[in-house]
Amino acid sequence: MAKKTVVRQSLKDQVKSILIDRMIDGDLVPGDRIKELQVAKELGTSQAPVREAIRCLETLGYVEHIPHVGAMVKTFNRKEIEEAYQVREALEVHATNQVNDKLDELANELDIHLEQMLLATQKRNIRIFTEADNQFHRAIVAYCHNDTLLSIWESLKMQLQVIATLVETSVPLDEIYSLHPPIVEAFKMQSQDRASLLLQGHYKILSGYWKDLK
Amino acid sequence: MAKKTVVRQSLKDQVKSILIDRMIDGDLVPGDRIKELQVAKELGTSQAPVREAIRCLETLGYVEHIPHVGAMVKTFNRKEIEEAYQVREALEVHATNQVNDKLDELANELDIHLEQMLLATQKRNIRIFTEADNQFHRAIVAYCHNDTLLSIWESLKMQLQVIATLVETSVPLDEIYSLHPPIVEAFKMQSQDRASLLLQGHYKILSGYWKDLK
DNA sequence: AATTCATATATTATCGATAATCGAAAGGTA
DNA sequence: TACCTTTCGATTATCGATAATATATGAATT
Repeated sequence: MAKKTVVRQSLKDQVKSILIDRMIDGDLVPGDRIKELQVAKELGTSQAPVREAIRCLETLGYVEHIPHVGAMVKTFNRKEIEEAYQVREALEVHATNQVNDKLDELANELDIHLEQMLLATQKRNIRIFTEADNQFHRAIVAYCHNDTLLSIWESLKMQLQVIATLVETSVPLDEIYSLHPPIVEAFKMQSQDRASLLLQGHYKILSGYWKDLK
Repeated sequence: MAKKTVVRQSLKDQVKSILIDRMIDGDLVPGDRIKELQVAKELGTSQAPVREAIRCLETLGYVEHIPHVGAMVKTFNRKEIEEAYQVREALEVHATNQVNDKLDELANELDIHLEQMLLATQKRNIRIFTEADNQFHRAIVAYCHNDTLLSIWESLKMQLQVIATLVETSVPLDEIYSLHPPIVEAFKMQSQDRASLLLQGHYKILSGYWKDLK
């Protein structure tokens, strides 16, 4: 019985959504320029909403903006990606240590994502695997009920998308999968300490794979 | 021999600086409305640059913006402040574990900030104490050479300003000061593990003080 | 050939004005 | 009185046009 409400989205938000969709669809790839007036013309608006949308994407880390020159879809270098991974680890480890109640409930949710990952592994579907992997880790972060922490974690999604895709295309999915069930087990045993250590191990191993690439 | 460069600041940046200064000076306090056209008129610009500046402050977390209504200087509630503190702890602990080389150099820098804190303690100068305290923790974060982590840490400054001021006005400065030297000692002994534990203890104690307040 | 300078072009940054929207106040109805 | 509707003032959101700036191009100079 979801309450339906009329959609009253500002032009800025609409433009933002459209640009994000283009990135997801691959119509806009890292390095592409985004010209304010050109987009405005395409979408039939004026420059202002486009400009604001781009500024929004900038703070989301999706585009890079140089004053008086313009914006382009951001390309992440190796260092930035590694850094983001580090931060993600820090946040998840902290979250793991913070979860106090409802460890079982969390474990149950993790089981669901685990199942998805396994399915994707069997089907060799990287896209689904990545999605399930993300949800797995997100669930851990979400369960410590710290909105600030969660939103910071989510802001790293873009950088992580890159490494996830790279690693998961070059490393057997089942190897990555195998890092996760022990974490769930630890939660089921009410041992956050162990879960936290396993998580750190998970990241150490992933970063090992990552370093072997290029 | 600092390289002088002509100042070519966009209006947006100038407006942003001015608004931030007003917050620092207390001319703008949490809850105050910031009206685009009013500010524009005051500063002799048009609405556009002011609008962009406000949007910038919004992403910095300094102001809150409601569509079609306006912006106001952000007031942080208890939960947000606690959350930010948690994230700060997570980042600092991770940074502590990551610093590998130059532990001595870090320790030396920390000593300098320690000295400032001690001085401020004796003079009962909360402003200087807070500043030194901030620099102490920032140094730890900076030494793991993760720009992403550092910039996220810095983005929490506003929330932390609030709690820092509150705690430090109600808790003897020397008690807070005393939490820090052991951390430096741990670094000097090349023991990041110990430093990391002490840091966690530091935060546990601070949050205890904080909970006692209102 | 390399360097400087001037020009041209593309794009952003800013402007002033108008439209859209919100919240409060006023008025009407049961 | 309580509730709903209308109106109005204040403010943001959007527009179209212009100014400012950066990069590229090419000519002039050494």
